[in-house]
Amino acid sequence: MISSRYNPLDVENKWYSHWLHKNYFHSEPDERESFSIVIPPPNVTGVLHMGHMLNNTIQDILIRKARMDGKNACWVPGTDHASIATEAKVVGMLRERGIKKGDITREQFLEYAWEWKEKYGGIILEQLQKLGASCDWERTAFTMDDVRSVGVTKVFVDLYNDGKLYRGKRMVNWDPEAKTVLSNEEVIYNIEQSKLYFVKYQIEGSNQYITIATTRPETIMGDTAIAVHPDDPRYSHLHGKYAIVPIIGRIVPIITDTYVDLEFGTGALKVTPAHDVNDNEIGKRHNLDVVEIFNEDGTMSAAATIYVGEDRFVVRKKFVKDIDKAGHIEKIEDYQNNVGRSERTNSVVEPRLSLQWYVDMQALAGPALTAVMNDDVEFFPKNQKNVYRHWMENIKDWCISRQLWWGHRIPAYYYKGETFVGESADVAFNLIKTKYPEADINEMNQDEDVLDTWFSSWLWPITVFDGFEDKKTLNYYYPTSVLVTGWDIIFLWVARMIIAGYEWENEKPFKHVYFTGMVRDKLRRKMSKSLGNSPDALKLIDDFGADGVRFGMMSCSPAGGDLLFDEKLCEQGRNFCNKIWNALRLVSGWETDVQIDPTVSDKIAYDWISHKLNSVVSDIDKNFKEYRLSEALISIYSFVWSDFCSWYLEMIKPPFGQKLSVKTKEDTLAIFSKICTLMHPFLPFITEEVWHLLKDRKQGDDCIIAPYPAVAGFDQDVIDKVEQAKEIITSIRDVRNKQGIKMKDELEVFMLKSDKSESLFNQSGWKEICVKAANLAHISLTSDEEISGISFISGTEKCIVLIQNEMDVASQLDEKRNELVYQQGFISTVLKKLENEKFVNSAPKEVVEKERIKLTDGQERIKHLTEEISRLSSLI
RNA sequence: GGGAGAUUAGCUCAGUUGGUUCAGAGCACCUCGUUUACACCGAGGGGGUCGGGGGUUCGAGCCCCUCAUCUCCCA
Repeated sequence: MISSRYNPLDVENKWYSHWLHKNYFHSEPDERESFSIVIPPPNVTGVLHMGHMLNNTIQDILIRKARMDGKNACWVPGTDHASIATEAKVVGMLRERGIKKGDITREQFLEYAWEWKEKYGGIILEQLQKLGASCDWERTAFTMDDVRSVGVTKVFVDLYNDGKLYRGKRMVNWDPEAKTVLSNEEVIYNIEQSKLYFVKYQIEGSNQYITIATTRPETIMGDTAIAVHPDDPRYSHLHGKYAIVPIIGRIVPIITDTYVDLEFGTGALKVTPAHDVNDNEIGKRHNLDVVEIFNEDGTMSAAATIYVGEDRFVVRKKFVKDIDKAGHIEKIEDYQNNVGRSERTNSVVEPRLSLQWYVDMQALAGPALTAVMNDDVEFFPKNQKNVYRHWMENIKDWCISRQLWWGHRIPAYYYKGETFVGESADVAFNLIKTKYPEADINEMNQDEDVLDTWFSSWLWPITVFDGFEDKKTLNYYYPTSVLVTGWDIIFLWVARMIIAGYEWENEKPFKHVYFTGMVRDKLRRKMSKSLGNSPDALKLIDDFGADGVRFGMMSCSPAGGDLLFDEKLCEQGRNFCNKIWNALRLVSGWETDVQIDPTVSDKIAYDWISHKLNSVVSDIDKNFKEYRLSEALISIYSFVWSDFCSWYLEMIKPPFGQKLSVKTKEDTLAIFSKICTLMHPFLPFITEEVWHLLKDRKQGDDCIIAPYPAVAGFDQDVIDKVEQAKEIITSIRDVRNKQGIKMKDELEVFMLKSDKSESLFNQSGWKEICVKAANLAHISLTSDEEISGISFISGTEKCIVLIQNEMDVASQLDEKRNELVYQQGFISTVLKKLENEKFVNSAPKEVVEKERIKLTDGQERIKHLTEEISRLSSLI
């Protein structure tokens, strides 16, 4: 006895283990066409969230489809070491154990970090299995494992030797909490409430003051000039004079620079070249001193001379008090400004001068830009091309040093102030020795920093196949077929991978890029931990089943469009699974009898459903080619629920207590099996289960490797005739509803005789379908236009339902008159077109022909309506 | 400041080269229903001047201009 409800938990683990056991996910190069995807490696710090669910469901759908299409499908999983995020986690773990990072060596720290990674780093991959992800787990990679690390080092050395890497002191975004530099992409700007302080600086040798406005009074200690606009008449008398920095007493020049905004504040700007990007530029132009007043942790340095060792924000408060007491504060206004915070630690980013390694991106970007613009790498949706072009054409150099321990250590070695770059310390030392034969290895120092995490992930499509060492595997799987990722990392990751692909393989890393939207909540807010608006992914799977959740994610996420997540969507998915399940129960309960032949309605029903299925297969094929996965899923959904369950199964359902012909049952099982394969990429678990419950399968005859339904022709005429039967049946049911006639009362229905209605009646099984589905005594043709009953028009054909109870003539009349008005309006627009010579001459022949048909059809309906109206009028 | 996109039913969105009876789907809503697969269900129904205005065209939800509103990206 099969349970009346589908229970996903029983099924999912069973089939996932079966697939693993059969090794279906594993791929080795062979003579078949390859279809490969590399996973966007999730952070080892992460747990499965909605974004991963969406992203990986899409990848799984594509890879399962390719596998069923007979391609050699390979989906490579893996994780990303995520320097900053992981280091923060490890520091946190150590803190709990009472260990300070500063008290242990780099080597000890890394031991703890690896320990942490081994313990937590695989969680997310295990969670992906719950979702059904059919990754080739034997190929699981990690951005910091040996193979990947060798690649990273090689690339660094290559770039250095080609002159595409350099080391320079630049102003960077500094995270004082993580004590590392951040890339522009890792800084999140937000409007925040702050204050604008108006501070008076005394003019040297006078009692005059100049007032500047600043949001950052704690940087006053680093001031080395006051700047005004050269054309500002308010300050022309001060040109060439000097001002005295409050409290500090430093004497600084008053300079003129056109950068100064006349409108902002007082039009006078304090210049702190060490701690502001724009001030730094001004400083360079005017040769100003650079006084660095902050330590790397955001506390005041000795150069600040006061509050040394105290935090910048504490100092802001204290220092404002001080200068206020000393009479230097003119006023303080509320102010909103754009504050940048670290994506990882949320601490306010501090502009800071720092010696860092940079990649010269302009030297690399060319081929990657061209490839996308001419669709050699194709973006879905297309509009991301513009975004990409804009960024690539204005590309900035990439700062790749990070002041962390967890990551790939920069393979740069310093000796006597010179830089040597090599794959290993030995190689570097040999380089040194060729120049300084007497060199002592103990005087060689390796760069303390590690590389930006993206400096390893931009090589991911190459290194997961060990591509720098083993060209055989790489040549088979590379370029990969498609990359599936969110548009939010188009610059951080996608663009850089394309760049790296052309630089090292002289070939794109992937043929297609499918950009997913962001998963948001019902209020359009991005799902995030801090808002607490992200549902627990695993709990969703427990509640609705993996298939239910997959359905929910997919049913509403067009490429690039955001997904407004609602549990209702998963509920719909769960209900759909239950529907499929119950269709299985129904079909498998039918008993057959070899003595029985298929009925005429069985035959037409089967013809119709198989042609219709082919038309759906062809739609789905088109949708897959354009990555319209959500539409493909919806078309399967409505086909299965409406056409297969509500119509087909009802058409062939044997009367109570009777059996079914063997052929009809087998046909139905075949259709149902085909439907399973069609749905499998979207709903892998239930389809595998149903596949096996439909009939006994041989060992290895599994849905996951069954061929995907191929596009085949279909007979539109058969489909149309049954569709019209459905429409008539629906109209009759509507009459029942409106007249309060019970379903079990049989009705008598007539259709007015015409060429078309005769052709319908001549179709074998057509009448029988109507009789069965609408519960009729008869349906027959008539030439008698005066038959009294409730009438309706289907297409151009008039049908009359006889009724026992008295009919409400007035309301019928009303209905027909409204219908007549609509139809008259309709043909008048058609007539307008046909009377227009320009239309008849310039529109395509088929279009004109269609208009002619519309006209005659409309006229036919009007004829029926006017006759009906006059008949009804005579009854009043 | 520069750029991209959006505006279609109560909600979320489809609508492909402008051309069927084209204004659609799902959800929500209303009416009816314990018919032996399913109430996680069945049958039926109502609901929109396609943001406003102008233009091109034989023909515009779709193309062009303009206004309004919103979102996002970059600086």
